[in-house]
Amino acid sequence: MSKDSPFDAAAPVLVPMPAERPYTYAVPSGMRVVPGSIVRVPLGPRQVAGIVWDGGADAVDARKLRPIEEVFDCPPIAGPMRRFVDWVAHYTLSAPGMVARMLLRAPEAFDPEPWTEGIVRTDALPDRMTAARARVLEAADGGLAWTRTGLAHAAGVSSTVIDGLKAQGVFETVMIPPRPVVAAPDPAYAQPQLAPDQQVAADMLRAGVAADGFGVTLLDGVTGSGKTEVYFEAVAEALEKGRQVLILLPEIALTHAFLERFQDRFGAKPGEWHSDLAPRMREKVWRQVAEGTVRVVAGARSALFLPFRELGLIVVDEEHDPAYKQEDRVFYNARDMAVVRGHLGGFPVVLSSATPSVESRVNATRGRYRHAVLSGRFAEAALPDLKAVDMRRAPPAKGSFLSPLLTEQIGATLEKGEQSLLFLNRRGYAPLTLCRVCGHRFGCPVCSAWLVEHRFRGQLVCHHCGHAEKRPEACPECGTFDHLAACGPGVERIAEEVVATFPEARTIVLSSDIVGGVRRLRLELEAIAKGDADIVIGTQLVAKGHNFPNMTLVGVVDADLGLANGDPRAAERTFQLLSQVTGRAGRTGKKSHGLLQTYQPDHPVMQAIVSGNAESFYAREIAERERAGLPPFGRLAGVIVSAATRAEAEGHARALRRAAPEAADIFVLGPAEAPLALVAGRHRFRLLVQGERRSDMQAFVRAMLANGPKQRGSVRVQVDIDPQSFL
DNA sequence: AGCACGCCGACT
DNA sequence: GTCGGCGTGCTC
Repeated sequence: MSKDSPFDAAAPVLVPMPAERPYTYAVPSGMRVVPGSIVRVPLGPRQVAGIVWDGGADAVDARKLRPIEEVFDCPPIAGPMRRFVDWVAHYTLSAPGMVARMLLRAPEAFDPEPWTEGIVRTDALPDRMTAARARVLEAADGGLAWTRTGLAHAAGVSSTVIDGLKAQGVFETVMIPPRPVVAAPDPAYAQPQLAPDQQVAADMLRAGVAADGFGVTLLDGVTGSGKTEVYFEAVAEALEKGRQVLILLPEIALTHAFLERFQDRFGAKPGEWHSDLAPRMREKVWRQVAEGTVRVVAGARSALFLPFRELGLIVVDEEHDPAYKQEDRVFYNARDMAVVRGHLGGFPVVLSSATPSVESRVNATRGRYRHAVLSGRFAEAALPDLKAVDMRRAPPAKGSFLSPLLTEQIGATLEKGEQSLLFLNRRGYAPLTLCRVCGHRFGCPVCSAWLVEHRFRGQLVCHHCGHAEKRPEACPECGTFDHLAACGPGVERIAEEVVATFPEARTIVLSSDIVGGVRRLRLELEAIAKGDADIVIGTQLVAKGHNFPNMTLVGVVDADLGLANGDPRAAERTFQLLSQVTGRAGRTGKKSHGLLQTYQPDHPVMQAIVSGNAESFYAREIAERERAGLPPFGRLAGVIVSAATRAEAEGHARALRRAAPEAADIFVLGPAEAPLALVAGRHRFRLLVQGERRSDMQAFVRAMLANGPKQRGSVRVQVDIDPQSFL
């Protein structure tokens, strides 16, 4: 830069947009920026927040070069976090700018929170004492700063009394710093009583944190074995060392109970982070994490991109949960990225689950992860007595979906004044509607999935893309009236049957399309826990960590659902889901039961669930995957192909097969694996491609992108299988 | 990702 | 005659 330029230097700045590399901006003389500084820069017609990046700035045409407008008064993004952004971008084949965008999603937080004006007592005395003045002086006795209205309220006087005292110099103005969103957690607040096996695991985790280095521990133990208390000890250790902690939860909006458990242990709530957070709170949490005021965050996957300065531990609770996958924009699995974050930050990571993912199990048995197992001997008494109901031998009556045995048990439970849970992972009334006259089936005009009937709403709804239409009375194909047949059950239809059989019972349906959203859902869950329902019929959202103390029967309406969809993880997913659901019963000390309606009672998943022998299931699943070269052994890389039509997407898939030397190992999965990708009329298929190395796979996809500029943006790599192959 | 520019259908 | 659909291209 020439001597008389108004700018001293140029800096690389990562802007929140799909740029492959940082843009170069001029640094006005007198402005100081360092890597990590958050700056305001002009970008096209608008102003955006960007992050000053590492390395030198590109040489850019001086006419294009524009100046940084402002450096925000905000702690710079720390080095490990910047390397994390680069790493995630490289690994997911996303633009670094798009990863940076995830970090900058609290735009108001870059300016410091304002200090508020307060008043504090001086040595001066008022000229005359009155009753009101006396009350004020008494209330303000501690020498602490008050807000004007706050003190008036506390003393029970009008604020003019305060103004009068202030005018006489009895109070003086001071500035009060912003209040922390949560109090500081105290690692010694409530020392837990740990069972011997918990103590062993807790010591192991504590030692990992104390040793101050990267390492992953899989914390593995059945429902009720006390995993949370155990990893809280690791949290305590990290806090004692002055480090920040991140606890990832799959769906924090519904895990209110978790925050309370945390408070019981540490005397304060953790900072919360999820998409439902009010914008004002969002800013505060972001800012206070950056400043180090918030020491512990409990959050959804996006919390991984909070600007921690002194992160010293990540716990991933329910590490197997598919909610950790983000499947839009930047595709990542937060569990895997947490492991990477720990590696880059040089601190330990704890993965916790009663039903670990197969890949984490394999990493543990191979010694890449430490394995802390809770035997759960103390929880065993509470486990429900589980049985498979062979639907071939004991079929339900025609037109119904509950077997006589299950119906009988519901009745018995009802009589005892206890609660039943019927689980069916399918929203709506019926998954398919057809015309009995011409055989016409109602499909989605946008994405070709079947339309699901929602009878309460009188609609046919596509569960992939959200398309909805009114349920017609006549067949659109042959015009016949009143001959449309609902095929198969959804939760609404099960509710219909239950209400017909047990009209006196209080029945409630819980699914994600409940009117009133998350708030209503939370209220309903609390009501159920209090005993305000006899029979609960729900989709998978009832499986997630909610305790229903009077729930003594769990009936799985269709235990086979999810086993037959061609997903290599179908068995594993079903095992995990059924374990969680059946675990909802038996938290009571009372005798409790679980019934699984199945046409495949000999299936390994059913056997494992019924016998409680998870070990045999894992062993079998691992052996089978090893033989088939499936994850986590094949080092599979995934590709999502998207196109406007199904035929076009399949064409892309064929082209990929032709172009890939590993063609024999490419296989196409239906949209079931990535339902969220089926949006806006774009068909997306995930291809799993088995290559020698991930880098080969990436090179292959890059070549595909280079060959067909029309395909840019329609072919992406998603690698989410083997979280340690990259370290 | 935004946002502008730009070219073809139904309407105040 | 305009309003408005989303295809293409650009941002230091």
